[in-house]
Amino acid sequence: MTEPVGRRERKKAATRQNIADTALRLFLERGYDAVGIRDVAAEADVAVTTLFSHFASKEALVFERDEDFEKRLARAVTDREPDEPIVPALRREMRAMVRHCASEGAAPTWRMIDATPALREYEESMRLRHAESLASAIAADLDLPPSSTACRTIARFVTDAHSLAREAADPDAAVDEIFRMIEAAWAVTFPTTASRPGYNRSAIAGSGTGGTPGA
Amino acid sequence: MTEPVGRRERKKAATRQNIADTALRLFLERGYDAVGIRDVAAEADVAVTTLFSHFASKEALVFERDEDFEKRLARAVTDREPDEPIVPALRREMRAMVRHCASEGAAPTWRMIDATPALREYEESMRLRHAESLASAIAADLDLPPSSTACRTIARFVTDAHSLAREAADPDAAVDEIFRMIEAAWAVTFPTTASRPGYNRSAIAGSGTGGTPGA
DNA sequence: TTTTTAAAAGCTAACCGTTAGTGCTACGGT
DNA sequence: ACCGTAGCACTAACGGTTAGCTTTTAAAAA
Repeated sequence: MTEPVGRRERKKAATRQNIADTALRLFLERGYDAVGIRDVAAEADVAVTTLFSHFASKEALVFERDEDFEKRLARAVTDREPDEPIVPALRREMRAMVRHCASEGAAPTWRMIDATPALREYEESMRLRHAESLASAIAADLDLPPSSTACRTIARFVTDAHSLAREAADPDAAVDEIFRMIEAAWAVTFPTTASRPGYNRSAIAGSGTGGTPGA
Repeated sequence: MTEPVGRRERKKAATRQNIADTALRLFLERGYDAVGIRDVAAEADVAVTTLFSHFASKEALVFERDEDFEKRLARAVTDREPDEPIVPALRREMRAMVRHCASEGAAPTWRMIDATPALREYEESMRLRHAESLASAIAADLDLPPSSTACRTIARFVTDAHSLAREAADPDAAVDEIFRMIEAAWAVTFPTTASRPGYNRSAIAGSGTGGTPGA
């Protein structure tokens, strides 16, 4: 986020960028499975171990640019306008994310992801992480324990929307359709959720599942 | 399903069972990551290639017994009582499945799964497959195209329930809670779904997403 | 400046899951 | 009894990933 200051950090960032760019280029040129880690390392002119000191796995190379997806959803909750309900805020963000995947620059990458089982699996496991952090953000906003089943469920539904909408014929319409369902799911579990500033303790915490609310 | 008839098939089934049993025993004894494929093969007294001719991956060894989970959800839809709505039928089945994971015999295995990232990922990708086959079953029942976003969404929510409920403090209550949400999500997209025998074409197919209904 | 320290990058060699290639053996259909 | 083939074994390798250790180089201490 903050620009690297010393020459050392600048070089490190440059190496990382170089590796990611080279990898993505090779993957798109020759196909993900047809390019080995050793190929990427050679083309980027770094050692294999250096590559793995920057990226945890071959798949991670592909998602380098979208790594902050994790925070965007949580931020959509924490940084939203004070009077905006949670679900519409999430819908806005989700629409932007889905649009981005279909955008000029990102589309070829996502086409490759969709065509590569290993990458689909990786994305799926990423989505689980994202759902957890989103669940924490929602729970914090509602003053519920982070492990609350209701919050984790809503978060899971929201991240499902990402993969479902991306695969739909009309992603925008799909986001709307799925979020109508999410809105309904939200409404039965957190009825009459007040706008925001503070304590909509009217939320029922489920049938004792998940955890005890504040009082 | 049908008992193997010839000596050949019996031997093959025995080999497979032997491998699966040995693997699960070693995994539970020493830990999944501490046991290599070559260890399993040696202990089961088969060649590594034989092992992989029966199981597609190391992870698959763990889920051998629960492989038919895939069909159970779809069957819960197709084989339900003619006057039972879809969602309650799915809830019943889900409750049974979650219960089974916590049962005497299966609990240690699932504890190991929860503790092993590789197995969690594998389970996750299995759940995606299950969701797709469930989506097809639902779509068929409603006379909608299999790619219908609404059906895929409901199916995804249902399979989410499995992992969310398993991890909850009170799995039974969690299933109920999550299915209240699913019921609500269903209701907004398939309003006033008649009981069953035939054509509840009142279902809206979303905003043109997914596909065209029968007429 | 010089010295010191430690992060970053490199090299080698291996581990582990998985697969290809090949051949042998024994079951099952004729 | 015979042949076709399914099942299994063996070796060897491939590709992602990691451990161990050395070399470079930026940054901080002297």
